[in-house]
Amino acid sequence: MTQSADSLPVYSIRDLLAGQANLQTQVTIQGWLRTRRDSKAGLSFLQISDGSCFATLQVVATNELANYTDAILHLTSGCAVRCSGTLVESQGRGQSLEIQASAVEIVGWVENPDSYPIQPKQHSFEFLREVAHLRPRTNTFGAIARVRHVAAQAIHRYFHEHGYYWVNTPLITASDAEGAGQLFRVSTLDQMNLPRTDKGDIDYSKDFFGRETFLTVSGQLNVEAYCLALSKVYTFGPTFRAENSNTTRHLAEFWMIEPEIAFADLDDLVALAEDFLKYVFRAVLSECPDDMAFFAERIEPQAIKRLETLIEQPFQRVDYTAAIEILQQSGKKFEFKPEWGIDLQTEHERYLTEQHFNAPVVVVNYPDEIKAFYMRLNDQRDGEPGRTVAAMDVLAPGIGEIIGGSQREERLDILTQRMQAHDIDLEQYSWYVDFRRYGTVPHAGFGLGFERLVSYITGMANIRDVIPYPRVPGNAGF
RNA sequence: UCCCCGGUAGCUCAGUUGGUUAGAGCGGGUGACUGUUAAUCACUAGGUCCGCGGUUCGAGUCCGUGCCGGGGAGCCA
Repeated sequence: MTQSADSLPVYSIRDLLAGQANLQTQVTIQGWLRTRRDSKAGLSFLQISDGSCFATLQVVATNELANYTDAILHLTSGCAVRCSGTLVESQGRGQSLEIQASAVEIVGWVENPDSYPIQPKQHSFEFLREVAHLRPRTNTFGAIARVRHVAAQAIHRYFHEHGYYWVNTPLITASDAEGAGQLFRVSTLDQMNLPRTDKGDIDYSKDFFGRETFLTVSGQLNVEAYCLALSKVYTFGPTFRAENSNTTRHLAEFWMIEPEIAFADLDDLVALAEDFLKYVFRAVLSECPDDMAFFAERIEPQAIKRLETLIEQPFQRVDYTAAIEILQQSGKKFEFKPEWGIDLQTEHERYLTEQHFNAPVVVVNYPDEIKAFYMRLNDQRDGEPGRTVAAMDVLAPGIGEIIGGSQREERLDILTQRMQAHDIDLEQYSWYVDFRRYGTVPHAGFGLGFERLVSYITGMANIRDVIPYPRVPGNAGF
């Protein structure tokens, strides 16, 4: 609560609906008009949103107000207003409280009401992406913004309460072979006049950092260093991938959460993933009930139900080898035939999580051949045609892979063998190998795509709609 | 990057086998009516049918091409 110019207390709609002001007291709210409904009996109903919560507040303005005819009757969707008056119980249905206005000040008009893009009606998400600067004024994008915030806060809170330290890994990196995707180049060289070496190559020794640099595709390698000193750490920050991916679940710029735990194996990691996800889902359900009710009503009917179910049930867990057998015995015709050694295709993941288990599934112990060099090599086990690594993916219905992680290879000799097999430059990664020389311990970590998490929570089908300003191939507008 | 689908009013869309002056709902304006709930009713304004080229007596409609958007696949979180 603050004081307005005429010294009436200014409230957020959220606080008023939470009962922070008494009935029959004078209050002020500030926000944007959603709709205006007139009664020629001489009063208008103004539906005001200030984004503090999903609900709007109704302001009743009568023709006794000095600016009623000249101004209030000309208000359109999107106008910014400051409304003062008496907080009362509503005489009409549909809302509990309303404000009987003693003053309605128009702070900002809408210049062209006939072409203002955000109308009180259903818009397509495709259209709203083209007005990404105005879409937060809609119910849907306001709700997404609040859920996104609450989820982010819950993530930090979970780790903080469980003794993890947040580590800020660099966004600019010189590692060009992390194996997680194509990189965006970071350079200050004059592109019209590039310095060249004797051989005719671009001379990056003349570049800002004196070498080739890129935007990070993962903080994992860097955060392992802090894991092997602070025991329990995590990253939460932006990540960049220059893949030419045009799907509903890929962004060129997205936010990733990467916990890393020392003295831990794959079982510990799977347990963390489950406990962590359930904590975040519980927080969103309890802190954003109105927003979640909206998603269940308009976006995804199962939005609330599936989170509640997920919180109650233990995660399904299946070995890669067993998953392949399930797929083979499903009787379903897949475009890519499931065979031991292949990576699980989208159609396979969808079958497992949406049909066979109908719940989030953790697939563990993938073939060595298809996974990254830093994943820990398992001992050969009966029934497995080849060697596997201690990797795990969490698959969610409708989204697919939401988490990918592994126990890390802590044995020096095996790690260096694997790096050579993967053509990794040992010289460049000597600092990473050092951890295995100086007090090495079993450790494990995973990466969680924050936008994929928000997609799953809200039921929003396209990942471009759960980040304020999506960056995708061919589009970096706003 | 590959495969499909689409682009008509501010928005959502319709538009017949190619045929006169391209329509509706919502939104805007004006008016009527009502403690209203995406209010209702009447009237009204509003169009480079994505761009370029072609076929045709005639193209929103058919063909080619470019741009943009969407869905799916791959890559992955």
